[in-house]
Amino acid sequence: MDLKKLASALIPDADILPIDEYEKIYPERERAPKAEVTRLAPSPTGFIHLGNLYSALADERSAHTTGGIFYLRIEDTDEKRKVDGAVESVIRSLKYFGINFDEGAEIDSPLNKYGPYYQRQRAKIYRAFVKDLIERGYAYPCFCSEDELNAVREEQSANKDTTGYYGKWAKCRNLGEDEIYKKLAAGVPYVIRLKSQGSIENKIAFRDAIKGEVTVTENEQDVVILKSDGIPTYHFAHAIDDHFMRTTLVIRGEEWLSSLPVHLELHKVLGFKPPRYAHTSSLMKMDGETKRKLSKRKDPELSLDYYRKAGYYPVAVVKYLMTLLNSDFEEWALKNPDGDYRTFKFRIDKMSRSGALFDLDKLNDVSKTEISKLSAEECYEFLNGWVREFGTEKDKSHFDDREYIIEVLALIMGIGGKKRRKDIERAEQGVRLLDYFFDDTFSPEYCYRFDKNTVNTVLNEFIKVYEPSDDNSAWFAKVKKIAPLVGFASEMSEYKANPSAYGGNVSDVAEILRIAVTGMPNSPDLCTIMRILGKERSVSRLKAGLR
RNA sequence: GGCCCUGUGGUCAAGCGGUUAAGACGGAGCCCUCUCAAGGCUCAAUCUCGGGUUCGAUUCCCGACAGGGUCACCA
Repeated sequence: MDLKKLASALIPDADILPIDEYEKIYPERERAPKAEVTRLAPSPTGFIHLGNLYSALADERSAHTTGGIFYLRIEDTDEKRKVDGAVESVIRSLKYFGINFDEGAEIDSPLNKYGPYYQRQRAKIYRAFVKDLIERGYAYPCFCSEDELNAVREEQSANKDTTGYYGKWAKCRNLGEDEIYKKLAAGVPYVIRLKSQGSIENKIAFRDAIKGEVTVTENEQDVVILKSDGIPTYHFAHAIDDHFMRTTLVIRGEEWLSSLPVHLELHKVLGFKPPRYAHTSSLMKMDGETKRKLSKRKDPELSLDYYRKAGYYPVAVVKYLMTLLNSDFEEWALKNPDGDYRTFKFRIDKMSRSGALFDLDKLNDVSKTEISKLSAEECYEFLNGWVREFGTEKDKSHFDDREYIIEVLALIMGIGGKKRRKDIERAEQGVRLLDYFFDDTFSPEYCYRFDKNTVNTVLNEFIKVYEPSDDNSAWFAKVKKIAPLVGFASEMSEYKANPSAYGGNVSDVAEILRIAVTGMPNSPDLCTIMRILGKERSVSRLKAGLR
């Protein structure tokens, strides 16, 4: 068969370059020996979620801790699943979490020399190589219809045979020349398939950067490399793109491990040296009784926008993910509480080989500690950012008074002091914590545990003696003095020695005051809160608390 | 079902033939304390199961079992 003629008939494009040209257009990158070139290659199918951030972080860290390049390529070969604005959303979401690309789609960079970075725009390149493969007898046209393929698959599963297009099932593999041209003339749609040279009898020992030694079976499937719309499948595009974009380390989810044999064969027939591969175990979550990997479709609550909306501190999310990525990160973070996570020596081969369950408790803890390291100004900026986007109108007007919020934050959170509080996990909580400092959001519940008489005596007596200038010990001394008036113990030790002798103790006195002033039985230091509110507002709240 | 990956407390995990089997989150308790946080101290909790190899297996080998992934003109 005249393969050259066949190739021209199948790929009639006029503007195709000789394949050697591409090696010149996309030369090896100049880089330090250990510098890794990694990429994030999402399909533009909508929002990205925590699992994507997880692997993006692995890519970004691998590149940037080695002085390499991290780029963005868009795998838009499936027209049906495309979602508008998805690319911008990916970039924006990742940027919010501090992950930036050096090069790639929609990235303004002088480094963009390996593009285009949208696969649809690279059709010409793929087609040049498909043509070459046909000429060399490594690829052939397949005219099988979807129905025929389905029928074959059914027969195969009925016979418990391996499903797919291979061996005796590969009907179009040995089509005669006449038949091919007849179908072409008749306009029968066709795809181009790889003419696999492999056999499942052969095992390949493969070294994965995360999994270590992996044994895979050689590919024998005549996989589709060019779809009937003239656009390549993922497998083929991957081989071409990662070769010509000079990716050194392909980090991807372990669901790809099973198609590795295809990719290896593709590299072989194309004459490319395969990149190093790192197959990451995926983030899991509990779904009822069992665990499964995070899914974009099933877990919309795991979208990155969700975390932004919930007000997680972005660095905290990243740090939490880092603890999953490299388990010694946590130890490092403990030793370097103020260290930038970027100075930690991330290594791809330290990644866990099994999939981790996403742990919200842990994320909350990391977030809490991160937020507790903020200065009052930083804390304001963080909360304010959230308020502007997700807060209520009241929140916004409160936050217009920057100085006041900063002052309140500094005092109640003990910022700068030795007793730094750690109770904000998310921006929303922090904002709610400020509610009772503003009259329009002060909504007391007055859930007193004591009788009316006790409550009123406590409040009235305190109103008489309250002085905002009192320091904490003077303030507390006054609280203590009130206790005996309602039959409460003024010293905790006395109360503990004989609880039945008293109706309560100082802390109960404080609780009554606290409920009147903040509306809640629990709050940060009450004396400080009252000082912030000032005499007039404190007293009017104490009065309002009277039953 | 075939193939592949994984298997240490509830969770994330360290461990690389001999350990009292780290640490963190979570849980329990105590202390501190005007409450709540935080902090300090203490406690409970783990090597999936069989066979081998070995003087000795959590660690190496084989098998079972369990969990996960994958079997498209989706990526």
